[in-house]
Amino acid sequence: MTTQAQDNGFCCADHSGAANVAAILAAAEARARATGARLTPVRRRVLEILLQAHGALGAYDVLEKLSAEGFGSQPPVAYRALNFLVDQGLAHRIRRLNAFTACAHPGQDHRAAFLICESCDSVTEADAGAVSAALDQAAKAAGFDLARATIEAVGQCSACREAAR
Amino acid sequence: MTTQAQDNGFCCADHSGAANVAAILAAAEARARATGARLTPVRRRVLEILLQAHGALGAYDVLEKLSAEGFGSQPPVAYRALNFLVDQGLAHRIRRLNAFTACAHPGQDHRAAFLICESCDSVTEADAGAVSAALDQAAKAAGFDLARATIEAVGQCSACREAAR
DNA sequence: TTATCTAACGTTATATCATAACAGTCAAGG
DNA sequence: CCTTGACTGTTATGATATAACGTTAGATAA
Ligand SMILES: [Zn+2]
Ligand SMILES: [Zn+2]
Ligand SMILES: [Zn+2]
Ligand SMILES: [Zn+2]
Repeated sequence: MTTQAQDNGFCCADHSGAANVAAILAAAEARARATGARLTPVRRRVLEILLQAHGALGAYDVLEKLSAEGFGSQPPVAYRALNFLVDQGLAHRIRRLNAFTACAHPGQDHRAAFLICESCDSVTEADAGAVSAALDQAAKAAGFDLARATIEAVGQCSACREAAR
Repeated sequence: MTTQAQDNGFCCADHSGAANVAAILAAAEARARATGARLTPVRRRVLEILLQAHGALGAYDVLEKLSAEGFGSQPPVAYRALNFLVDQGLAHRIRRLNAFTACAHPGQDHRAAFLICESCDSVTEADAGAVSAALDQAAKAAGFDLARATIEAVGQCSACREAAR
């Protein structure tokens, strides 16, 4: 199974478009230098792959591309790079899809929710500010000390709904 | 790895306690009869196992118990029963843990959030009414037709926080 | 410069989670 | 009785993820 979103002409997230990819990559590089994190070739390339995917990619999808380009060909190569990007806030893990997607707003401290389209597999990162606040509230009511949360919605994106009409 | 919560004396969710287990099982049975769903021995036993676990169990944890009791010993046996329970609203899948937990409020149409303790692995089902409303709002703003959502928080439960003080 | 240290890389091997496909069982309905 | 369909169990395989270890390359210090 591939988890790549189909590239069917319409774009889903803010990071679509080659120009934006370059800008985000540059910003990631600058931020890495600033924080001391090392955006190595594999890591940088994985981020680029995610940015170009317009959707979430499974670790093995990423690995396949890496392998074809002369990087390592074994799972840890992909998982390490992906986990690094997630730790750095440059990518997100989509648990429902066992997949990863580039962050649409890197650098900003943001709480994200993901809107997963069942028709086209696109994954859109939405601002979860209000959702997160409500969740904080619910956790507080339960006496739970919330560290982080996963918020994933499944349904149909606007483009697919239009197309289905 | 076992995903079973440690049974360390304190209970986490509403369904704790043998009496409550029996009550929920009875209610599940009644509801199954009413809707035509068949709560067969394996399914009933799996629900019971989840109810007694006081936490989320992986499919293979459940399978191990089933197998020891004379039920089938292969993965599909556990996955089928678990998926049935989830479909019936009698259990929930916790994606972050690759695990399942009995629903604390079966029969009610509810949107749930899960509070996962990193210290004791307990999983508490919290009412996600407000969270869900905020998420509906966010989805609507993005033109996304939301079918269902996964809301999982990770942190530390009150009991563990107390114990750590 | 050269020695030393450490983070990152790549590999092998294995663990863990999940489903496809098919045969046997059994109860309900004709 | 016989068909039908839901359920169970099996074999086999696929998909996702990490442990462990040797090697490499970049940084640091003598
Ligand atoms: Zn983001
Ligand atoms: Zn879509
Ligand atoms: Zn529930
Ligand atoms: Zn706890």
